[in-house]
Amino acid sequence: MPAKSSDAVQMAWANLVRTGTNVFQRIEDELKAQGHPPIAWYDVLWELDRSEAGELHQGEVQARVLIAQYNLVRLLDRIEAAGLIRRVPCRVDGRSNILQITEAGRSLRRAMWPDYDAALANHVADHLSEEEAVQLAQLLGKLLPDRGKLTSKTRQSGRGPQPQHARPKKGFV
Amino acid sequence: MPAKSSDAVQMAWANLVRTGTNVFQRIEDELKAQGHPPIAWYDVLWELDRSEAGELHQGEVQARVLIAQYNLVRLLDRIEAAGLIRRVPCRVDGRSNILQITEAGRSLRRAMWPDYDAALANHVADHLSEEEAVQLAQLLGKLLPDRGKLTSKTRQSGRGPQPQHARPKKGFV
DNA sequence: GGCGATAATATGCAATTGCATACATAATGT
DNA sequence: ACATTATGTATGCAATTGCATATTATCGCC
Repeated sequence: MPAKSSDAVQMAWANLVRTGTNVFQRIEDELKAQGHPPIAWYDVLWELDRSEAGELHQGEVQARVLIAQYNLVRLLDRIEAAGLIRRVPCRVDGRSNILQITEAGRSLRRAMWPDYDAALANHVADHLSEEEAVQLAQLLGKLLPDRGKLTSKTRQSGRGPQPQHARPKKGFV
Repeated sequence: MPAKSSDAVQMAWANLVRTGTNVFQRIEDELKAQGHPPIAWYDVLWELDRSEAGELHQGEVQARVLIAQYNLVRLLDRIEAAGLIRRVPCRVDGRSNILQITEAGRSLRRAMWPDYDAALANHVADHLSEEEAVQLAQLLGKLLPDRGKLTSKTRQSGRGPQPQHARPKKGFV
């Protein structure tokens, strides 16, 4: 087996996937146990809540979040059905929606944050020193794709300081 | 917002989830484009292939892989249906199955590895120096749960050098 | 030597995801 | 203006996942 990747790389990869999914699950489970919706909901609400007007084009949200387009559509359906956002047609571009966060949406996001933050503390902060956290963030950053050539189904964004996520995919022949 | 987690931690968390899913997807997409099944199939086949007898109790596989029990069952259904493994009843413990890898299974795994390895090189190794890879693996390792108290639906394992993965979950009230 | 607790797998069904493609509108070229 | 292509969003349908619970078999123990 002529490995092109070293043992160290294989370990890094294995730990990356394991840790990512594992920590994510523990945190999401913790939130869910406290009655909160999935973290993906938080991400969407956060993007809207932080925007000055409390609204963003659907495409802007798409660009900030790590979810396939067709999945985002239905995620938004659910969030909208829960009354946390509104989808209003954009008058400038007839194809586009504007997503507005509702008061209920803002308040859910606010309600989630302390628990989210606590979960982060439990599952991340407590295991790393401050420098380690910085290092980890930097090392991980090196693996992100060059902004620009992104995968067709996922699209990406520059990010602010707040949490953000997504979920995998699947499918075989 | 009295954050318990620092900016560095938040960045680390954001990058962890983003990088994990993003890199995972790119690698799996690459493999899929080459006609290969999902990485989860590789993981299962690898565990069996590396075992001396080419067989393991289903529970042993469960313990090595990061997949919920009910998902593993059906993943194995599919892998078995594809003729890559066999499920034979264990004669010592009537509740348990023994999973045997077939020749087809071994050869699929062998066929996948070069492409997998190449994808790892492209998406991971090329972005990190050897020391960085080691560091990254170590830092990520600190976030893994204490072996023992694992989440109920996921279970874990000590791992060898070879890749390994899983996928997230979801569900709201 | 049978009974309750525990363990290893499995399953019904709802929710979510992936894939391919459809729709509607805008942008561009001629 | 009009056809052509590109963009933003949505949808039908199959596959996978999550959840709760079922099944079957071992264990401990009285």
